[in-house]
Amino acid sequence: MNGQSALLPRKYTQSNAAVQRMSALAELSTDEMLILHNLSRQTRSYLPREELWNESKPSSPRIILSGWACRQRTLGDGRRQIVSFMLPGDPCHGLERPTIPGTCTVVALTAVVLADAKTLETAVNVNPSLYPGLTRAVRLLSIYESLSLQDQVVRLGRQTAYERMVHLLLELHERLDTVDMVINNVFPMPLTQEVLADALGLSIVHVNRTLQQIRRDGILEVRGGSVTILDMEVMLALSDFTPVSGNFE
Amino acid sequence: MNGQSALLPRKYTQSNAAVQRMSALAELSTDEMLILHNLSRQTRSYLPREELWNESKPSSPRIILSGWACRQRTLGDGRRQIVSFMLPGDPCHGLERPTIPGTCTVVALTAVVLADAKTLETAVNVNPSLYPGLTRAVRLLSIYESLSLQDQVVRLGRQTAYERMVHLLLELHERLDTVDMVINNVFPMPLTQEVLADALGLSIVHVNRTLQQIRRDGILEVRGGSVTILDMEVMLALSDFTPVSGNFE
DNA sequence: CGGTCCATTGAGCTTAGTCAAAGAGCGTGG
DNA sequence: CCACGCTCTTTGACTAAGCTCAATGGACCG
Repeated sequence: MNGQSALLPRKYTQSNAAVQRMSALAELSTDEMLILHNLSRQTRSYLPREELWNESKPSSPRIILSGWACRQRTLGDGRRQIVSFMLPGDPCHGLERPTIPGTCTVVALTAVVLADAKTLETAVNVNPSLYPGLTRAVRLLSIYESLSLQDQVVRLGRQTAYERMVHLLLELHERLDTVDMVINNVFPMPLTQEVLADALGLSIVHVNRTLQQIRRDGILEVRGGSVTILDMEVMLALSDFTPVSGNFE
Repeated sequence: MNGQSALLPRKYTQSNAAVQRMSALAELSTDEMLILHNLSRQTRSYLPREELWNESKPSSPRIILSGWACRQRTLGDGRRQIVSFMLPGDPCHGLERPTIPGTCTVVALTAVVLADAKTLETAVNVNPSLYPGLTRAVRLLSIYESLSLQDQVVRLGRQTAYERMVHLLLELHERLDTVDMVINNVFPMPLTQEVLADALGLSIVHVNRTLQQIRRDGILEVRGGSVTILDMEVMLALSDFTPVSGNFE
């Protein structure tokens, strides 16, 4: 992505998800790359279902280095709604976007490794002009998050179960692609049908039947923890998915 | 709200919605109040249904001084989803929150007056420490917007038509209250049932029947362009609404 | 081998959507 | 002043997408 990375000492050239995500969003200097590489130095691991953050637990910002998480809210009677998914390279909380209170919690969906992003936050906030690449990347991350939330609203409000499922899978495909987790149109799918149901506003049973229908239609396969896109054209058309337009300012 | 406002020349003491909104969010100095008052000097009016902004029309940030607007997205076959409502005192686009591309447009739901918020944006971005009150207020505006979007997702994903309607009306009540547009639990309701339907992910007919049921249950009245809250307790309980906790940091 | 978690299937039901038509309110122009 | 045209609301009858309940099957693991 960036010729300058060739200048880095070898020990830093094994990139983490944050490096991949950010350097796909903006040109980064050697200094900036180093800050991201060093995220891997202060990490903590979590188990599936473990809570990564909640409103009453303020902490320094975190970035997901590996694993999947979600932001969710639970109603009084136990109904759960997943507001958004967080993938490797995504900020978990507190980066640029101010800490959001409310009744949301962030929960691990798989095993997760978080990095402390304090130094990144400081770099971007204290002297943005010193780190133009990181500043831009963080700004773009925030934009992507907003767009993804808008997509979620449209899915839930105006799409059928079938459309919602295809649309969400396309979004995951696009996001995983930016951190090189899509190979030959195959990407990992660690979400259970229950999680998909709570994200798409459907019942588990209906998620199951919808997936079967999609499979039968031959536009994708869901099997053994991974998804294979078989007919991207059809998927785009019938779900009204709008890919993010590469680079914008 | 702020003793210093007594020091302002009389011509500035007639406050606009931006002054009310912001000064409810943070203590503002005389200078800061002046910036907000002066928003009223450069305005433009729009008619209902007029487009206030879209992605291909970048412009300086705007604030709504009067009228209601919404951010919406339209699917290929014409289905529309309203993502969020924008009320007097709300930023219309481009303030703090970076300009969001994608397929969203901002549309006037009533007659609307927008103010150019360039000076405000400059004040907050160029020298935040000079305008701590405005900086904090703008940050909080952004937080509220995020919370409101989360609410929208939960409504659409996991609530019944009845709950959605009550929940949305409570949100509008709360937001209008911050700009003194609620008097004795009565507030203006310029939204048609079609608009409510597109916001709540329902059909017009079902919105109509839901409103009738709510009326019959005696928890609120919707009549002649205004809403009267009759039983706040019941509304809060059965819609799972969480009021924003006054002040937080 | 039993337990646990997840996926799958069937049957019946409910919420909400669709279609179609009729009122109600309002501004405008004859 | 009334009639019209427009937009918005209301009603009825029917339909359908998606939900609930309940049971079964499959994979993995101690």
